Amino acid sequence: MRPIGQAAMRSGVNIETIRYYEREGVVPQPARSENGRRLYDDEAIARLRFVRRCRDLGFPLADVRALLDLTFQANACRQVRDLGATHLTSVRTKIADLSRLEAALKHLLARCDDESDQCPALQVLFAPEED
Amino acid sequence: MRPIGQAAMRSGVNIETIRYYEREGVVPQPARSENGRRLYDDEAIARLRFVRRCRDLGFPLADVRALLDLTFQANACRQVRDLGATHLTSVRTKIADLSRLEAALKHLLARCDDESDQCPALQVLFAPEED
DNA sequence: ATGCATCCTGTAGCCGCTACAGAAGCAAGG
DNA sequence: CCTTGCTTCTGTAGCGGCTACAGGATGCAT
Repeated sequence: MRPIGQAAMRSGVNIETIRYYEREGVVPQPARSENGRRLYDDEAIARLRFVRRCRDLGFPLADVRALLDLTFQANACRQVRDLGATHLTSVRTKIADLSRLEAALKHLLARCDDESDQCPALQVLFAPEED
Repeated sequence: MRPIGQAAMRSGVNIETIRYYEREGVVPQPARSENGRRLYDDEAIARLRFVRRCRDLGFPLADVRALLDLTFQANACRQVRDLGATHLTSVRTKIADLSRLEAALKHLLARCDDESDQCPALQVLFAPEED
């Protein structure tokens, strides 16, 4: 049974974030010492590590909660796959959005040379609608 | 001089968002009618459109403020380019991060078949450190 | 007169943390 | 014994960029 600092080190989750996860019900209330300090066993630390990895993969906390619940059910794999696939789609959508954005930005900056007094990029941004 | 609803339509910025931008000092306080209602002229609407386009390009509000300030200065183009280039870098970083994330997620889900009772993905997420 | 749209201010919520303030407790060193 | 410094505790506020109310006052058309 380790105090929160050690749990943080072993799980890779920030101390403040651990307490936040507890408030949000992502992880259960841990045991407490006589003095009211949190105490984590290996299982609790494994849970925190699990949450960190899910977050590293970009899963929102709601999904992480769901994944943790699934851990203790049979036939979880299908639901895990569904959650993962949905998330994968949203990641790909974000990449596509950012790629479009990158292209637009590149296009805008291509007009920019420091010679002209009136910056062409600013002019484009200020132009009336053309859609 | 148009009321906020029309300004919203013409600029493509939500009414609530316009008021938010005003509170945040991104756009100046507009004129007011006798009854205290906001009134926008074409220039004010052009500003709002400018902000919207910058936001569409992913610039943070602080950058938008800076870009608006630059609009009324000579030799703005260099600074515009710098701001844009920095932002472009951060967009590319995000794309790279998300691409790594996509790969990791794909890799994880590849292990997932709905046959096994113990979901392999969950097992990976729960595994002890291996770094 | 009635009803609906528009506008106003002010505040709270979203997400996922992060950063305090202010207090309590413990251990080691002088 | 006292100080210093580390860790922990609770509670609250802030970040970014909105969005969504509540609760009220107008404006305009029928």
